[in-house]
Amino acid sequence: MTEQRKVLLQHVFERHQHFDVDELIEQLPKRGEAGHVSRPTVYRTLNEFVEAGLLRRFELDGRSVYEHDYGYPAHDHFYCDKSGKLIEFHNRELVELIEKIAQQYDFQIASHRLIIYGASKEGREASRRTKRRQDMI
Amino acid sequence: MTEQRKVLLQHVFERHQHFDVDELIEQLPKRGEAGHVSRPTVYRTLNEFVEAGLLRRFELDGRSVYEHDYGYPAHDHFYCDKSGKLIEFHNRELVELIEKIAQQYDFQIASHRLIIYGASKEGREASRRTKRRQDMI
DNA sequence: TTCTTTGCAAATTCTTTGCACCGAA
DNA sequence: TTCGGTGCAAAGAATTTGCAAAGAA
Repeated sequence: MTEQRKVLLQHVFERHQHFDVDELIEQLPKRGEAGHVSRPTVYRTLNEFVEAGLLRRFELDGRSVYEHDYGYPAHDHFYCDKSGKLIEFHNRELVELIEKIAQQYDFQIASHRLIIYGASKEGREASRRTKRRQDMI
Repeated sequence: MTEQRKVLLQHVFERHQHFDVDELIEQLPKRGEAGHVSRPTVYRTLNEFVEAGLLRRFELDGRSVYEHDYGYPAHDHFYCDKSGKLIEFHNRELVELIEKIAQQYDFQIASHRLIIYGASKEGREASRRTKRRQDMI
């Protein structure tokens, strides 16, 4: 248990929120400051967290995104094209249907990943405001 | 409409099957042969196909995978960890449930992507055989 | 001819690795 | 003291881009 791992554990599990490597490093102390962690160590440690079952990793726009896994209930996401935000939702019925489908195909589920792409209410509203502003120019 | 685009169109839409860039290039004439297409042109053209709505792109293990979009019904996939195979399935009920959930959250769907990870029947059987072989060594 | 596309090489982006040094136990 | 962990720089993998030459219309 090193200083670097303490810092990473703390930042990663402080809040329940998904993040990518750049966002995480952004929040950490900069180079030279106390508690700084180098980029390779961040990557190495996140990989260990994933292996250990603490985090889950998935890809969005070609980069890795991490979210809490250990002790956190399964869920899925909306991805809003307008705001770039990932919105979590929980739905029991969906999980059951996925299990039923897998059974039909004799497929043993390890996990699943569903992302619904489109526009959230907030995204649509923000986009409407932006358009108006553009119209004025 | 260039020679290269003709070659790519032909190879991509000849069969209904998902593929990644390396698999596609593998099938094309090699450098020096007639009908060869350079790697950058493959990337550029696939991007155009995606923009044009002919192909859909998604990420698997950090690389892009393409599948037919235009004129092909929506579907989802199993991804078998044992065999590395992507298996397509169609399920009306799932689409309806996803639409219902999106409505509940006031989210306007553009598309969705579901991948169920685990082991297919074939994958499990292949894996059993492999294990046996290993046991014999 | 004119404008677009191609190929090559080089650049980018994200992530991993080799290796000497440091630090936890 | 002893290993595993860290940081740096460099290597990799996948994809994109600048630019001059080639080609379609």
